[in-house]
Amino acid sequence: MTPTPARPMPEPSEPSGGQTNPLQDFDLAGFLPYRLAAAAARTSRAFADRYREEFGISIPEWRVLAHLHHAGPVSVRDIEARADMEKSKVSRAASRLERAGYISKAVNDTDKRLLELQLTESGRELMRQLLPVAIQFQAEMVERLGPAAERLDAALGVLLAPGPGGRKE
Amino acid sequence: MTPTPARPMPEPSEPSGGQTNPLQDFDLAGFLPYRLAAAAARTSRAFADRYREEFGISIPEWRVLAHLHHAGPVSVRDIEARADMEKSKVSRAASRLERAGYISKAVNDTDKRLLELQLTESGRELMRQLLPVAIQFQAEMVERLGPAAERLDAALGVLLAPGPGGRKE
DNA sequence: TTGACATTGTTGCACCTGCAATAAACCTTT
DNA sequence: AAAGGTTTATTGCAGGTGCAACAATGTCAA
Repeated sequence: MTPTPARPMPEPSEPSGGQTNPLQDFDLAGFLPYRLAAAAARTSRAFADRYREEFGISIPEWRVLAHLHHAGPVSVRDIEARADMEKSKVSRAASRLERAGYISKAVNDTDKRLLELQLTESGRELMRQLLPVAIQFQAEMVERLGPAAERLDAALGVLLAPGPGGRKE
Repeated sequence: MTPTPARPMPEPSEPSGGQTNPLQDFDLAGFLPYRLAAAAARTSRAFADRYREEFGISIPEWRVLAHLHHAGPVSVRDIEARADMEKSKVSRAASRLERAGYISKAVNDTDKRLLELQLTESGRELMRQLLPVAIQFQAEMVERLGPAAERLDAALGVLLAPGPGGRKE
């Protein structure tokens, strides 16, 4: 396209003869946060495409279902912590799932502020269909990544560890 | 007394005496797509927190600015492809940036369907402040990851490669 | 040239999202 | 027990999002 980039303003404050300027050369395609976000978005979309049309649930709903399947009756706050979602997001996903008949809400006896979210039989049946899809998807992903799969997982472990970037101080 | 722990649904297709059922034991915390999405969300949020308050721009806007800085005058469709965003998202981010005075829109002479988005001087000045923040953030991220940084990048390369999960067939 | 089809960017729409405000329940101190 | 503060879940609101529809422009074969 443009042969000579013109160098419009030869900043006199740069006395060095360095040929590459990291500020000039900055490229989104090599920026780790961008790459991570783009890869995650693609992956989530590809996975969601597997179940959205057939089962009519969204990603937040999937996360709530998966955690309920794993953990039994739990509160909204518990899902908030374990499924990396804002509590309002959890609350709304839970309401949609309840409306659809997949989960039930009950108040905790010993602490009436807490809810006890729980899969209904219909919800368990849904999970019997959803989990194989998820496991299959992960298997394909691991196969595609090859030996990089474990390394990716290890790196994600670092990024997900508490500390810098943790939800709340 | 049979010490068998109930085994609620003895799937007849599983003749083995395996003690763990991957469907029962499924845990979101070990699910690669979830881990990837959560790590990306944390990272993006942490990065956005660095510039949102001070500069008032969002992630889509940052991406548009970064690509314009790197590539010069380009169309919406070009950003759509290179910054992994829906064209409507690009269009709206560009409108906000134009309103804020950071970029200019012009119609391409040879193809009047195309726009030529371009940084204004104000936009270039903004990038002179933003890029060091981005470079610093990435440096901290790489330091935190240690040797896992390169491996993460390689794995992301696999996931971002065209093919399965590519935007459009 | 014309007419059919493709591409580009914007917008209407329904929905989702994060944040702050809120009500209800709980806890602690007096 | 009452007051003041904390925790939990929900909701109002302003704005963002994806998708489909659309108008404008371009392409190409007949």
